[in-house]
Amino acid sequence: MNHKMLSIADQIFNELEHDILTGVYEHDELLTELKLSETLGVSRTPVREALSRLAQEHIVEMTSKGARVMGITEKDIEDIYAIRYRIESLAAKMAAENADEQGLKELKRLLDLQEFYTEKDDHDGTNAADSGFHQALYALTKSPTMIQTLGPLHRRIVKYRRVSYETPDRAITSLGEHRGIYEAIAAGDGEKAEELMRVHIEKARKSILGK
Amino acid sequence: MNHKMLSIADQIFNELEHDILTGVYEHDELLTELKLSETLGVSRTPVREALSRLAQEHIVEMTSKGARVMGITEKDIEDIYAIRYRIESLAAKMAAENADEQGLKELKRLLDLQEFYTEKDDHDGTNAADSGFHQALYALTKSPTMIQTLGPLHRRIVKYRRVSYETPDRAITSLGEHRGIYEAIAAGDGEKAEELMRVHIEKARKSILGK
DNA sequence: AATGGAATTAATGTATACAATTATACATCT
DNA sequence: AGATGTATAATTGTATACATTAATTCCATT
Repeated sequence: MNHKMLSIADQIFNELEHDILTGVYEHDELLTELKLSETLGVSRTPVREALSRLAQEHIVEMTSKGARVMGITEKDIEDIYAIRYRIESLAAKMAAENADEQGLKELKRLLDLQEFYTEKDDHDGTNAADSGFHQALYALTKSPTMIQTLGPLHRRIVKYRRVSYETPDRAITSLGEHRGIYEAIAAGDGEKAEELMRVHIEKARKSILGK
Repeated sequence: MNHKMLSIADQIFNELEHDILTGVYEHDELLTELKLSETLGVSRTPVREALSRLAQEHIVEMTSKGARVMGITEKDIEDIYAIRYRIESLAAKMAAENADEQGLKELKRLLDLQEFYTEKDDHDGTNAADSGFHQALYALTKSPTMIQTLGPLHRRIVKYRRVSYETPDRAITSLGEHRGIYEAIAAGDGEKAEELMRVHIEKARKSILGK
């Protein structure tokens, strides 16, 4: 087992990133180092490190009044999907070409998990499993560059994807699309995985943006 | 005049990023907070903030022995070019569609600067102007997502691009390619800018990787 | 000489203290 | 009333002190 010990700063970074991207904190909200450190029961130092790393990723913006939560506009979502359309399809192809047995098993596990939550009509569970599926696929590319590039883009829209899963139809079709992608990857068919991913991204985009 | 005051941490981040990506520090070299703070004449705090942000971008890796400088493999370069091929062409199209007068002037200025250095056979100057041209083009897209995504990818290979400019032929053809892209953008011809950028990226890739 | 393990060292991680800057409130002047 | 200046407060930025952990050294034991 590889239980890596995370520093307090790392834990706070993960927690704040999740809370901001899922909407616990809202757009333009000001997070001050002192308040956060008091709430969390730690000193300002690790809080400050977490915030400066969030600022690095443009998730917050440091100001003299506190770290301002950056919102995500509709145009941001459009741009993210335009970029993902072009490179996540490549990632699917690379995954098909480089997949190892263990990674494939993990991808399958997340697919099954998504099916489980979709049948239970659990939107949060479905959304989490969806996120896991994509991140696992990135890992299959064996490309740190791809993982670093797509990971943040995908995480940024988790809140909006969540909303789209309230359309029950979307949850079911998304599951089917994932299944097709998984099978193409498992079969080592890069071309097919690439094309199916293109279709999937375009449908997800339409489901979220409605156009 | 907009002389923005940068914090010490920001300055150190910029300096270290530049020095690592241009090869002042080499692969696997260990940077310790204490030594850096003594060398730079500041406390560990801003040094530490800079390093943790560099780790966030996978430019260094934090270990118990210091911040280890991460190297860039040939495969990393291949992956970066594969991604840029697909989205920097989109960026060129977006730049053509969203360019404003001031941004175009800046792009032209950097093009002229590249010409100046190319004629003088100044590889470092040419490389710097090349980098500036691409970053200015990203800015023209008016898309924070595009800027955030492409910026780091482009900066990562500055050292290797520098080497490719030692082939005088490459410097001249690159200049010509940039000129074509600039003119397509200035003319508002998105399709052409997109196609010319694809060609440019592919040629640059070949020039660096030799295959 | 090889091995094991305590002592030491060197590094990061965290807390606190201090400095500098910016925002706010309030009084004063016109 | 509105502008302006000044004191106060709130917040970030930096330095330093302390805690913890991992590597290294070195000595004792076999």
